[in-house]
Parts: sequence; C-alpha cells; structure tokens
Amino acid sequence: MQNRVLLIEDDDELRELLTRYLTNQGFTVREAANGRDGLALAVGQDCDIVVLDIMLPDINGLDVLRELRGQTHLPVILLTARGDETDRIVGFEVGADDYIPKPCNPRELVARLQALLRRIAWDQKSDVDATRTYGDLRVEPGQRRIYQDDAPLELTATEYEVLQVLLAHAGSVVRKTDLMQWALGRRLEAYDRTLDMHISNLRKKLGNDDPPRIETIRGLGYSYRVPAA
Amino acid sequence: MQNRVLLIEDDDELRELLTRYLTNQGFTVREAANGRDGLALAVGQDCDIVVLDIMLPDINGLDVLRELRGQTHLPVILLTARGDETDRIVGFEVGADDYIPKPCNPRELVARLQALLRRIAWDQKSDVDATRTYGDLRVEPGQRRIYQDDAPLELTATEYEVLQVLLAHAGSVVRKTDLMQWALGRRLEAYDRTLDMHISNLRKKLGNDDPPRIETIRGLGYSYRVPAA
DNA sequence: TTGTCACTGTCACGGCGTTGTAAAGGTTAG
DNA sequence: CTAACCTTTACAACGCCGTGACAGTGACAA
Repeated sequence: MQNRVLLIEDDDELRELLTRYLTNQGFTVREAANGRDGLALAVGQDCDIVVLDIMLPDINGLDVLRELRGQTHLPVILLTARGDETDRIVGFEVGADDYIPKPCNPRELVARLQALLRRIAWDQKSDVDATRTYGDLRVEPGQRRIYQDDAPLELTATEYEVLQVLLAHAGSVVRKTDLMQWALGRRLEAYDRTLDMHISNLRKKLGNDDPPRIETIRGLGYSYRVPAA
Repeated sequence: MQNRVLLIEDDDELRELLTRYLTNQGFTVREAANGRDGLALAVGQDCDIVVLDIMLPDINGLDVLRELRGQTHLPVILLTARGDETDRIVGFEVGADDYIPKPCNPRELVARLQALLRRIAWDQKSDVDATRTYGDLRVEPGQRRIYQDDAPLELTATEYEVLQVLLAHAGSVVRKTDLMQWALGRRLEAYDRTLDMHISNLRKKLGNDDPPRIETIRGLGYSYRVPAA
C-alpha cells in the first residue's frame, strides 16, 4: 500500500531531506511550508498521515493541530525542539498521536509512521478474535466465556478468572500466591481457603476426570494439563 | 472509560513507582515481574494496553512482544534503555506501537498511553454514523431510531444511547462503568440504579424473550446477544 | 510401620453485594 | 399545567464469595 504523508515544515532544507527519505521508503509525500497551506491540504483528505512541525512562521503548530482536530481524526506526528516538555504534553492533550524531538532521525520517523499506520489498520479490523484453545476448552475473552466442546461453561466471574489464568499458564505451575493476586486481586493470607474452594468448584464443572485437568502441586500451587490430543 | 494497563517490568522499585502513579491517574494496573507471567496475563485480555520493559530476567522483551503479536493486536508501549537504537527500530518492526527511553518521565508515559488509547477509540468508532443491523434490529443513527423487523422501537433518548452502545459491542461484554460513560456521559457512582432501570425498560420494549437479548454478566455489565440467524 | 503435622478437598451455611422492578419524586419542554 | 422522561427510593430475590468444620492425604521423622 502506497501511504500518503503530509509534511508541514517551514525549514526548506529539512523538509526536502525528509521528503527525499520518505519517498525512498515508499511514501507519497505532500509538502507544506506553513500552517495555512498545511491545513488546507490536510482537510483536502488526500493524505493518510500528517507530520507537523510545531514552530511554523504563520500559525503555531499546536493551533494547526487544534483546528485539524475540529474536523478530522487524521493521525498526526509532531516535530518539536528537543526537551520542550510543555509543548510535548500540550501536544498530546490537543490530540497528537506521537511526538519526535528535532533534530529527528529519519529512520525513527519512518518507524513511527509505520507503527501508527499499522495500528490504524489493525484497529479497523475486528480484533475480538483473540480466542485461545486448550484441548477441548476455548476461551472467548470478549464474551468472558469458556467453552468446553462448544458448550459454554457456567462459570462465575471469579471462576472465569481463575481458570483463565491457569489456562494461560497451561502446562506449568501457578503458585497459589500468584493465582490469588492475578485472579482474585488480593494477597493470599494464612488459612484463606477461598482459592481451594474455587478450584474445587471448577473441577466439578469441568467434570472430575482422571487424571484431573487441574493438577495439585502440593505446597506450591496448581497446574492445568491439556488432555492428550 | 476505566482503562486497564498491564505493566511488565522486573525492577520492583520502578514498577511500584509507576503503578502508584498510573493508579493515581485513574488507570487500573496489573503487574508482572517477568516475561512469562506478563505474557500469560496479556493473553488473558483483562487489560487494554501493555507497557513492556525490554530488559527482562527470563525472556527478552522483544520476544515477549513477538509472541504476543502472534495472538493479539493489543497496544504495546516499550520501555528501553536510552539511546539503544537497535532495540528501538527492531521494537517497531516487531509490532510495538510506541517506545519510551528509560529513565522515563511518568507524565510522558501517561500522555503516550492516553494518546494511544484515544487513537484506538477513534479508529473503532469510525462507523457510528452508518446504519448497522444486528439480527432483527437495525440502527439508523441519522434518525436516532432503532427498528425491530422494520417497525420503529419507541425509545427515549437515553434508551436509544444505551441500546446503541450495547449493539455496537454486540456479542461482547460492556462493563457497567463504560456503558454509563458512553451512553449517559457520566461516571457510575455507588448505589446509582439508573442504568439498571434503563436496561429493565429496554428489555420490556424488546420483548422479554428467553434467553434474554440483553444478558446480565453479574458483577461486570451487560452483553447483547444477537438471536440465532 | 506408625504417628504427627501441615496441606488439601469439599460440604454446608451465612451474609453481603448485586440485580430486577414497581412506584414515587424531580426535572424539563411545550 | 401537563406530559414525558430521567432519577431515586424501596424492597424482594438471588447469586456468589468466603468461612468453619471435618475428613483425607502426602511428607517426614522416629
């Protein structure tokens, strides 16, 4: 895909350098030497991403960004003088996606451009397909459900968390103290039998196989073993 | 929206410092002190964004990222030693969204976290103006109406918002706190039963089917399930 | 082997927090 | 004023977590 970059930068030398580099890297580059022209090109929608210098002769770069954000959510990377922390924070607040201090390394600029474009491409596809399978179990994080052979298990919120953590560590041991922290969100205190109960209930709901799916490692914790395929 | 950060960092001191800061800023933080645990927590999908140190005791942070990218497109911000250009470029190539040199300024970390989360929210909301259909329901954002089998539902303004949000996330769980923020535009306070009432009224207007179209996920929120085609 | 002890499995119950819903109260628009 | 609608109040029902008790089990030493 040929990506189109709008480069808003008043320093002719730097602008031409970057244009050459970006073109070499396979981008189509449009150039503007001041804020007014840049804005006009940006709202023209003929680009996929904007690289915007903060120091501009006419309008301040942050004002350009503000104006732009009133109309679009076009991705914007700011160029600014190194160390100017105020500009940086304000830039993010106004709606910049990224920030690179000048003098900027062209390779880093390209890397950040590509990262941002990739992020947008990912986001526009549905990403809730992050389902994981462990033998006959299937975790659907979006639905917060776990299926066993396509039949949903009737788990409580805590049981889901516990089983999900065990599955994520399938094959290796999860210490009780970690399991407590990750699934229940609190420390394991002495004489606290809560976890044992959840494990017991989970085993019941998973069917009390032999050997058990949730294996006890005495004195340590538990381990989920995926049944032989 | 209550954002959940997964922080993978082996330096206990830095990790606790960042956790405290992020929590203060309104994030929910989960912690992992090594790559293996971090990976397991990340695929659990109980977080919205990952902050990942490159220097880890067990698995290299870049390998963690590679592994993660095999399964999800979860946004990832890398923490790495200042000036290590190789790591930086490789990091982006492997699929990182952003990069912050250590020692990192917590304010900058928060600014970048928010910029990235905002970008994702923008990208995913791109089609709110288009008419969408979910089974026998059809959302017409232009008219602010929802049709059931071509007959308009008599919804109040708030009911429309609530149902529209649930439909936009059809099939997955919408947490009550998010639903409140997105549909009612304010935070969910304790003992606030407003949402429950709107859900109750919506269920009545949608016809109290069995199984219910709007499913309750106790302790979490609601989920609209599209009736079997 | 036998006894001890700490750890684990699980039953049953209590209590608290969450949810559903009716009805009343308050607010806003026409 | 009236009507529509959002919010609050109140209460009932339920689900789920955590606890105490007791039995079972493995580890270890004598």
